[in-house]
Amino acid sequence: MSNNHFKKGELYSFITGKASTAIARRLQKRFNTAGLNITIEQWSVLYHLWKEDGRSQQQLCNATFRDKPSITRLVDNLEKLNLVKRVPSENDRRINLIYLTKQAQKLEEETMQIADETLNEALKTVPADRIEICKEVLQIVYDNLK
Amino acid sequence: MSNNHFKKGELYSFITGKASTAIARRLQKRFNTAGLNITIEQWSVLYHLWKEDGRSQQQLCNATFRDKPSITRLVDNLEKLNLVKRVPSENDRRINLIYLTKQAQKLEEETMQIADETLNEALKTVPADRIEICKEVLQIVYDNLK
DNA sequence: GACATATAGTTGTTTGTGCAACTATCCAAA
DNA sequence: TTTGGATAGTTGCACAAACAACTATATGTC
Repeated sequence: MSNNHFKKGELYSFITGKASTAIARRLQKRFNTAGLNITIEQWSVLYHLWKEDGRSQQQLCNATFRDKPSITRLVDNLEKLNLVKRVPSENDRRINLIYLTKQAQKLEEETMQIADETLNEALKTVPADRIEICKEVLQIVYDNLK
Repeated sequence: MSNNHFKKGELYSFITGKASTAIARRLQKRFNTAGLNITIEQWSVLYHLWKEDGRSQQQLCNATFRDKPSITRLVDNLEKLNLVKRVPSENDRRINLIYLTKQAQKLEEETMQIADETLNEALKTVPADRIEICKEVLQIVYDNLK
């Protein structure tokens, strides 16, 4: 049998991403329990801004694998929450540079720890080499289709 | 280093499910190109009904890992498209049994082939044993959190 | 049989996504 | 210098997801 033939019964969960959905839901519940008033999607934007802020919305699109309208609205909501600020670029007036507020800077440590714990919970009992293989496969899938 | 410690830079795509998002988008585009007027989410409900229809909405919730309101609205939209029909159960009047229409039965072969091709495209160049490991890891993640 | 509790499904609200159409700005070639 | 195409971002629309609150029906216990 060829490498690339799946039995039909196994197609489904790959496509729907049951595993990543389960992780995202658990993480969201933990944020809520901790009294953190942000969504996973908002957090995923902050995540990239913590690595380096002052990015354009287009750069956030690429980093988060979302389209421009999605980022527009996520930034809208993050601005409403006083977590980011749009600053027009001096060089190119089409561009908004997105900067973290102090409030958002304070969130990094706590949320990253919760995310870390959630992944450890998800992956407990899974040997490191198998996690590594899984990640590599998912990366190839992404590269094959993006 | 322990099994369960991810480097921070790798957290993100696991949680957001970039790979499954990429597969779902590609599949949606193929459905559109083929002139098939259904969403991936609708298709994922049909997928379980093709295996066996006459299931209750609650059973579809469990099968698709969605909550009740989500299924209510997916079934609403599938009914509008004349792909399924709600039939009240005779035994228990709280329950709707969901049956496929002839139109929906016609969709099975074509959509399953497109899904198959899409997954083959996603997983080409990935050896079967690595796919197997990846699936097992994702299953454990799901079981650890569900 | 009456009542408390559990289960099945619906509805409202907020948030997010994908697509198409739109505005504003930049840049390069004539 | 003007003009045409590319790029950055916004808005409108349809669909979907999570949560809470709700209705209707079933069931177990007294």
